[in-house]
Amino acid sequence: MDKEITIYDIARKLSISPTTVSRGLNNHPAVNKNTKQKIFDAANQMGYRSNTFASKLRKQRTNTIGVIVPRLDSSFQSSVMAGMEKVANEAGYNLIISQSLETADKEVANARTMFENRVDGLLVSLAYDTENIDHFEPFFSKGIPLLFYDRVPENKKCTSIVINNIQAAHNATSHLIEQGCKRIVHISGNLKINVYKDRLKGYKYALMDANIPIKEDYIIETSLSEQAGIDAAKQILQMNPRPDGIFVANDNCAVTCIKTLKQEGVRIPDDIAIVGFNNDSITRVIDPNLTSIDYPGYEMGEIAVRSLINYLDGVSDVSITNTITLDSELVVRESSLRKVNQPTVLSKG
Amino acid sequence: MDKEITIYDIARKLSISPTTVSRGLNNHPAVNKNTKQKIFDAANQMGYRSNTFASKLRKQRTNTIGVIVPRLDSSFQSSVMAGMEKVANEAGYNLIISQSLETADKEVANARTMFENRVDGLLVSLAYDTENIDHFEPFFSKGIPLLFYDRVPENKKCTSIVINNIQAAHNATSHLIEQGCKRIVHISGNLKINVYKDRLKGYKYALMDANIPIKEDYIIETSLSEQAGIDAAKQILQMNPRPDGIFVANDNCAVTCIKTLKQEGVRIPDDIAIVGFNNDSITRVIDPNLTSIDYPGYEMGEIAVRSLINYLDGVSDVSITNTITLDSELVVRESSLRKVNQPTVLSKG
DNA sequence: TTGTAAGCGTTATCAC
DNA sequence: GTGATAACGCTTACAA
Repeated sequence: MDKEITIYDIARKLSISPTTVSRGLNNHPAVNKNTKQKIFDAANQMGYRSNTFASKLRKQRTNTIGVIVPRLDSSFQSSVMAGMEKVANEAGYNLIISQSLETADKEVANARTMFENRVDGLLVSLAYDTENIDHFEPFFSKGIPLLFYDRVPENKKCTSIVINNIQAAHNATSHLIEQGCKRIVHISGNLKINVYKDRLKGYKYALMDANIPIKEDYIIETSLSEQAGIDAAKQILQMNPRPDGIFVANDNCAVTCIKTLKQEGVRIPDDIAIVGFNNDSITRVIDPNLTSIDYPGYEMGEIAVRSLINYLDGVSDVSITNTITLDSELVVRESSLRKVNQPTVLSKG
Repeated sequence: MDKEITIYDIARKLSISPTTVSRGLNNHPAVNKNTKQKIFDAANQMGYRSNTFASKLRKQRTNTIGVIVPRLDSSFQSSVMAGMEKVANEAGYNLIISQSLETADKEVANARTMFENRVDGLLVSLAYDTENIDHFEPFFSKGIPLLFYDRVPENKKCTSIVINNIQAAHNATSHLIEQGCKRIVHISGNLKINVYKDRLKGYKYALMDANIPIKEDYIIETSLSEQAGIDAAKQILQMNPRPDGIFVANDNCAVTCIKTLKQEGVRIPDDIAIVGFNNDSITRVIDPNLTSIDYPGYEMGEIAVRSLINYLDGVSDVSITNTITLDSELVVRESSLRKVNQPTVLSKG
C-alpha cells in the first residue's frame, strides 16, 4: 500500500505553496491559468486524490444526506430512493442509506448513526411501530434540517412531503360508488400510520358524501401482506349480503384478494369491483387489470432532496417549514370498470 | 446553531486531559472505571457527539462501503441492497450508494466519488454499456478490495459473486424439453452482459444435450423491457412452424410476452410453455403463474458485504480472490407444466 | 496572483 | 492510569 499523495507533495514538486495547490484544485478564480493546469497535471500524474475527511473536518460541511427508510426492498421505496439518488448525485451530495426494517429500535439506532456522521440533512420515512419522534430531537436542537416523507409523524411542526391520502382515497371510493357499488369494504393497513389513517378517512368521507352509511364491519385492518389479502377475501365472502366493492390500501394486497375471490367464482368487476393503491407494475399483470392510485414515488424522492438542498444552500428558507403535498391520480382499469354503467346512479348525481 | 462540544470541552470540565477523554469514550481498558463513568456522563450531559471526520482523518479507515448499482428501482437490486444494508449496519459500516443508471459515464463518475470518499471497499454491479473496467484501476492499485456481483466483468482476475447462470438456464431449458417442447425460443437480454451471455449458453447446452439443433432464429436479443416482451411475442407468432416453448431471461419481459400470446388465443402452457428468470413476485400474479429461476438477491447482498468485511478484518484473505457462485433453483409453476405429460417423450429418454 | 500560518477534532506515540 | 505532543490533510484569514 503506497503512501497517499497530498497537496503538500504536489506543492513541493511544483515549488509552489500548498495553498495555491488547494485553490487550484478547487478551481478558485484567482489562480493563474497556467499554474492551474500544472497543478491538475501533476495531481493526475501523481495519482492524487483529495482527502474528503480533512476537507469536511475543515469546512464543517459534509455534503452528505442521510436517508432512513422502512425497507429498501419495496417497489415504492426503491423508486423514491432512485429519485433521491439522482438529484443528490447531480448536486454533488452523497447519500447514506439505512433501513429501520419497520422497527422503532433500529430507527433510533439509525438516527444516532446519521447524527454522528454529521449528515447535512436527513430524510425519513417512519417505521411501522414508531410511536414518537424523540430520537430526532438532536437534529431539531442542532438545527439540522429534517424532512419526513410518505410515512410522516402526526406532529404538525415537522416538514413533510406526502400525497393527499384523504383526497386519493376519496376519489377511489367515489369511483366505486359511481360504478354502482353500494356495499364497499375497505381493506386498510395499520391505522396508527398516517397514510392508512388518512386513506380510511377519505373512504369514510366519500361514503358520507354519497349518503351511504358507514359500517364498521366493512373496515378491515390488516398488515397489507399478501396473506392479508387472502384472509380479507375469505372474510368478505362470508359477509351477507355480500359486498360489491372493495377499496384496498395497497396493490400487493389487492392482488391476492382478487385472486382469492376469482378462485371462489366471484366475477370482477361485475360482482365485486376493486380499487388498489400505489399503481405498482403488478396492476397491469393481474387479470383483470387493477384500478389504482398512481403514487409518484420517484418524483417524491426528487422533490425531497431538492427541497433539502435548496434549504441548505439558503435558496429557500420557506418551503422547509411546510408540508408539501403531491398530486396523485386515479388510474381506472378493468377491475372496477363495469361494462354497463348504471344510468340510474349517474342521473342521481 | 450552538457550538459543537469536543473532547477538549469535556476534558476542561472534568480537569483531565483530552487524551483520557478520548480513551474513555473508546472504552480503552487502561482507563479507571470511575473516570470512564464521569466522562460518559459529562459527554451525555453536554450533548457531545464524536466527530467522525477527525477520527477518520486520523485513523485512515472510514468504515464505509461503497455500492454502485445499475438502478435502485429494480426488484432484484433492491433485495440485494436490503441484504447489504443489513449486514453492513450490524458490523458498524455505513453504505454509500449510487446508481449508474445503466450508463458507463455515470459509473465512471460514481467510481471516482467512491474513491475520493475513501470507501474501505467497493461493491459493483456493472452498467448496461460498460465495456471495460479501467475506471476501477485506482482501487486495484491502491489495494482497496473491489467485489463485483451479478453483473460482473469477463476478466477472471476480479473477485465476483454470481449465480451459475449457465446451469440455471440449462435447468430451465431442460425442463421445457422434458415437458415435450421441441421448438424452444430464447428471449435474451444484451449479450454483451455476462448474465445474459451465460443464460444463452445454458440454453444452447441444454438443446445440445437433448440433441435438438440450435436455430439462430430462435434466439431473440432484446432489451428485456415490457415492450420487448410484446414485440418478441409478435415475432414468435409469425414463426412457422410455431414454437412450443419459450425461455425468457427475465420475468417482467416474460409476463408481457404471456399476455400478448394469450390475447392472440395461444394457450399456455399447452400451445406454448414458458419459463422466466428471477422469481419476482409477479410470477405469482400472472395467469398462469410463471415458472421461473429463483435468484437469491437478498442473500447475495448479505454474502457480498460479509465477504468484504471479513477481508477488511483480515479474517479471510482467500475468499476475496475467488468467484463465489450461489445456487439458484427452478420453481415450476403452471406456465410450463403440461397437464398431460407426453409418455412418448419420457420413454425416449 | 501567491504565500504564511493557524486550526478543524481526533488518536498514536512516547513519557511518566 | 494519565498526560503532553505531534500528526492526519485540508481550507481560510490575513498578508504580501
